[in-house]
Amino acid sequence: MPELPEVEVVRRELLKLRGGRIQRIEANDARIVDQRVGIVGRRVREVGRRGKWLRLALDGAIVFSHLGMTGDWIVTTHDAPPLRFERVRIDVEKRSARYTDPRRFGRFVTAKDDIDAWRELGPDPLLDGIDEAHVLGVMKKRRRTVKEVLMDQTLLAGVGNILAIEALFEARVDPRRSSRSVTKREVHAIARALRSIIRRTIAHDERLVAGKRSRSPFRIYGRAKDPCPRCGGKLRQIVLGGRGTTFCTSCQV
DNA sequence: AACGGAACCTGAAAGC
DNA sequence: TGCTTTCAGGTTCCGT
Repeated sequence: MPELPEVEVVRRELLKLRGGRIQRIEANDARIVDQRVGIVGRRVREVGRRGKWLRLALDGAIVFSHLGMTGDWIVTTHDAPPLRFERVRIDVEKRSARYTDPRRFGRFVTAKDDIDAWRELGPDPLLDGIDEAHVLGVMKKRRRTVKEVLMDQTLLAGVGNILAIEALFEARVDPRRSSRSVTKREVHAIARALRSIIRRTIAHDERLVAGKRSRSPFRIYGRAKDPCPRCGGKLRQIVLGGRGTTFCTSCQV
């Protein structure tokens, strides 16, 4: 499920908890849950996000949630039966938030202060914008492929496999290239593509959540067997940094 | 330090 | 049809 756009849509769902006082928390899965402080009785003040992390600021405590690959939050009512793969439940006065996560790669942490994973995140493209000069500087220093560097959460928080694939396609940059070889002009094209894809993907996910039909904003992800939608050339599927990667062999240079 | 690969989990889809 | 394999939008650990 989750890269920046999906997590942002989940954040908007969790806004329904804002102002509520936590009456009860249920969390059985030790692989996901790390409860360092109690949260019952505290009020939800803010529902934030940075990259792929969600952050609920309470009175005197903070709740962090990372959705892993398959995590999701749904806000429903107290009497709703447990959902399939429900791992965590938080009840406030009139609502009940349920965290589902089939693969259990997600994380849920209650803490007094910001946790390391949160503090180590780089700027969020949606909240902070993209500092192209900074991105270029980091690209020049690293020894990995441009796609791997783009997915580094300390460079830009929230860029995952699909966003990287789609942004590089849009910018016509071959994902296998060394990050050092990327030019200022290309960083500009990548940044521009990221902003556009993030915006379109959030809009798409919101339509889906609202039960409306919406065409996928992804042009090549998951379509390695189709011809390139831009030049008609051949798309190819490879592995980079352990992640499946789709690109066009003729128009991504 | 850096890199590839495996591990953590489970379900859905594709392959045979 | 049904069994087997592959793949999945993330992160972390481990050995070289």
